[in-house]
Amino acid sequence: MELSARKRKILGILVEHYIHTAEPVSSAEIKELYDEEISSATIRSELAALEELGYLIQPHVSSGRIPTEQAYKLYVEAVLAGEKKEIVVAGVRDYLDRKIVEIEDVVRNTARVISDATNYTSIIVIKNTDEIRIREVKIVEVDVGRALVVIITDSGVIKDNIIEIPVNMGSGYVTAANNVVNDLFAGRTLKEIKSSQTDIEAEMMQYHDIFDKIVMLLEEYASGRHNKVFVEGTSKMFRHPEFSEIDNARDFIRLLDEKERLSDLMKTDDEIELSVRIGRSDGLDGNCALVTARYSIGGTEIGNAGVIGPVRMDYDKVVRVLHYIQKEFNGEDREKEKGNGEIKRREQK
Amino acid sequence: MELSARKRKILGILVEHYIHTAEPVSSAEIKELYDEEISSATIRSELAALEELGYLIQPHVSSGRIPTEQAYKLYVEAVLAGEKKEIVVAGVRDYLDRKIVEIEDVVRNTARVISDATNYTSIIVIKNTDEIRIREVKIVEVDVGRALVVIITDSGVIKDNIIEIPVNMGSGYVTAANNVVNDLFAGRTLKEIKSSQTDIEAEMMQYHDIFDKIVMLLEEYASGRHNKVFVEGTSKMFRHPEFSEIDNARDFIRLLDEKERLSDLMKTDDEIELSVRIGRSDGLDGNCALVTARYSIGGTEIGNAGVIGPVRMDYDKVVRVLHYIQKEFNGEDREKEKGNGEIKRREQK
DNA sequence: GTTAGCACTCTAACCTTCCGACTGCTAACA
DNA sequence: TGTTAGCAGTCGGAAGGTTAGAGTGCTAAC
Repeated sequence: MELSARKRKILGILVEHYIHTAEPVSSAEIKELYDEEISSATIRSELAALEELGYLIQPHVSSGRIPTEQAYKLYVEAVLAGEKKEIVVAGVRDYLDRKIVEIEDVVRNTARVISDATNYTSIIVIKNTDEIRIREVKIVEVDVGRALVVIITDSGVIKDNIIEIPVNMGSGYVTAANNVVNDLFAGRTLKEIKSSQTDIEAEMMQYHDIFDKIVMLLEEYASGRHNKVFVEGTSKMFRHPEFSEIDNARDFIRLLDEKERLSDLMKTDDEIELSVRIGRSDGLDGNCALVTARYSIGGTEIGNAGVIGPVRMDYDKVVRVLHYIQKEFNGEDREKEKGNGEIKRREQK
Repeated sequence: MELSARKRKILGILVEHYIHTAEPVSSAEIKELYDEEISSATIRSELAALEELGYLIQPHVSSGRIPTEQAYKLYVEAVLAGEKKEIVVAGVRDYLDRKIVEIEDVVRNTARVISDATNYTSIIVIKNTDEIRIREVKIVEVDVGRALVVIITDSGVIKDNIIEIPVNMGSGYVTAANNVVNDLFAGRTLKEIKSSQTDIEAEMMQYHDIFDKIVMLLEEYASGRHNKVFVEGTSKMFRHPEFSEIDNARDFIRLLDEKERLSDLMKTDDEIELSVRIGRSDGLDGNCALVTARYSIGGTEIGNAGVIGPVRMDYDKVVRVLHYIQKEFNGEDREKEKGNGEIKRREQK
C-alpha cells in the first residue's frame, strides 16, 4: 500500500530524528521539524495511522513513537534512491599511494578509515575467486619429507602451506617438481586449470602427488570457506546506547566472533552494488544492521566492505562513506590505462 | 609480612570459592569448606585481620568478603608453585598431525582450542624475530614498474609486498635481480644480513634500490611492530558475570581492539615461562587478568599464547591448559631427531 | 586463643506516591 | 471531510518508605 506524501514526510522526519537522539519522538517534536504549519493533533492522527500500518511502535502509551524495522527499510530505500552527495574521508589516498604496500595493511587500514569515518564497526571480506591468475608456484623443501608450497598471484600470496613430499627421491626431485608444476600452473587461472585437468594428469606421473595436493590447496582456496575477514573498531559499538543493553552487546560480539557467518552475511547478489540488512528479519541478531558495498574492478568482484551497527544507524552517512571509498578505488583505476584491474586488485587484497 | 598457615588456608579457600561462585564469601561458608573443626567466629576474626592486611574487602558491612588483587596474586603464586597436574585437551594433536598445514590455521585453531578448554578468550601473538632463516626471495613483476616481493622462510611466507621497480631496464632485469638478491639473502638470517650489510652493498650497484627495499621490509618485520595477533572466543567473556557490567565489557573489548597494546601486554621477560597479570595494577583495565605462556622450541622463542578473562579467573585450570598445550608442542618435537625446532616453528607460525 | 550469643548494619526487594510527558478523543471549525 | 484546540487519561520512572534476611563485630565466658 502506498503512503500519502505527508505520511512519508512525517515518517522520514521521525526516523531521522530518532537516528540522532535515540529517544522516542513525540508529535510536538515533529511539529517543530516540519517545515509547514501543521498542528500536533494532525500529526498525532497520522502517527496513529502509521502505527496501524506497522511503521511505528509506541514503547508505552504515554511516550512518543519509534520506527520499526519496516520503517527503516523504507527510509533506506529513500536514501539509496536519492543522490549520493559526496562525503570526503581523509587518509584513504595516503594508503593507496604508498610506494611499498603490505597487502593486508591496505585492507586493514581501509577498514579502520571506514570505521573512524562512520563511528561504527567495519568489516571487510576478501572474496576468493577462481579467476585469479597464478604467477608462480614455489615448492621449497624445508625438512626431510616436508615442503612449503607458496602460490603467488598478481594479488600477492594466496596460500602458503606445508605439504608432505616423498622421501626417497633424488636431490633433484624438488627442483624438477618446481619446473613441472610451474609449467602447468603459471599464467593460468584456477578455473582454466580445473577445466583442463585431465590433459595435465598424463604429463605428471611422478609428480602426481604434489600436483594433486596443490590442486587441493587451490580448490580449498576458491571454495571460499576461508575468505579472509577483517574487523575494525569493535569497541565503537559501545558509543551507541542500544549496546548498553547487555543482550544486544552479547549478540553483536557473538556475530563478530563467528567469522564464517559474518562472511556469509556480507555476500551480496551479483547485481547489487550496495545492500542493507536490517534486524532479525534479515538474519541479524542483537538489534543490528549491516550495510555492505561490493568492490569490483573491471567487472571482477574483489570483496565486500561493510559497516555494522545498531538498526538505528545513520544510513545516509554510512552509504556516503562507502560510496566515497568505492570511488577512490575506482578513481585511481582511471588514472592508468586499461588492463589495470589487476593493479587495483593487488592493492585491495 | 608472612601470613600464618591458617590465614593462608582460609584465604585460599575463600579465593577458590569466590572464583567459582562470584559471590561474596561468608564465614559460615568457609567453615563448611574447612577440613577441621573451627568456629565461624574464629574465621571472622581471621577475616578481619586479612582485611586489615589488604587481602580482602567487604562490599558492604553485612556481606561476605571478596578477594583483592593482592589476594589473587598470592593465590597465583601458590598455584604456580604447586605441581602442574595434567589436564588433557582434546583436538590439539589433530591439528598438529595434519598432513597439509595452512600455517595460520594451526595458530587460529590452537587459539580456539585454548579458548574452548578454558572458557575464556584466548590470544596468540606470533613474535617476529631476526633469527629466522630466509629460504628464498622471489621477485615477480606484476605490472610495469611494480613487482611483488615474496620472502619465504622455513616458517612460511613472512612478507608479501608490492614494491616499485625501475621501468626502463631490459626485460632480463627482474630475472637478474632475482638471482642476485637470492644469492645475497637465501640461507641467511636477517641478523646475519644486517651485520654483513656493508660487504653486500658493493656487489649490488644496479640492484641497489631493490636490495634496500627488501632490507626495509625485513627490518620492518623484525621490528615487531607488526606482530600478528590472533584473538579467539571474544564472546565467551559474556559467560562471566563481571562483564554484565557494561563498563567492564567496554574496557575489555577496547583492549582487544588495540592490537598493539595487546601485543605489548603479552610480552614476557626472557626468563619467565608463564606470566600472570592481574588488574589495573598490572596495566589491565576492565577488571581483567591475563595469563601468558611463552612457547619456544630449542631455545628460540616462537610466540606467546595467553588467556584473558576476569580477575576472578580459574587460574589453576588456565595454567594447566597452557602447560598442556606447551607440552604437546614440545612432545611432538621429541618424536623426531634433533634439528627439528624448525619444524615446530613452522607449525606454530 | 577460641567460641556462642546477640545486637547491629546494610542491601535488595517490594510498595506507594507523585510528577510529567504524551497520547487519544471530542467537539468545534473551515 | 480534514484540521485543530482543549482536555481527560495513561503510564513510566523517580523518590521515598518499609521490611526481611544475611552476615558481621563485639562481648563475655571458657
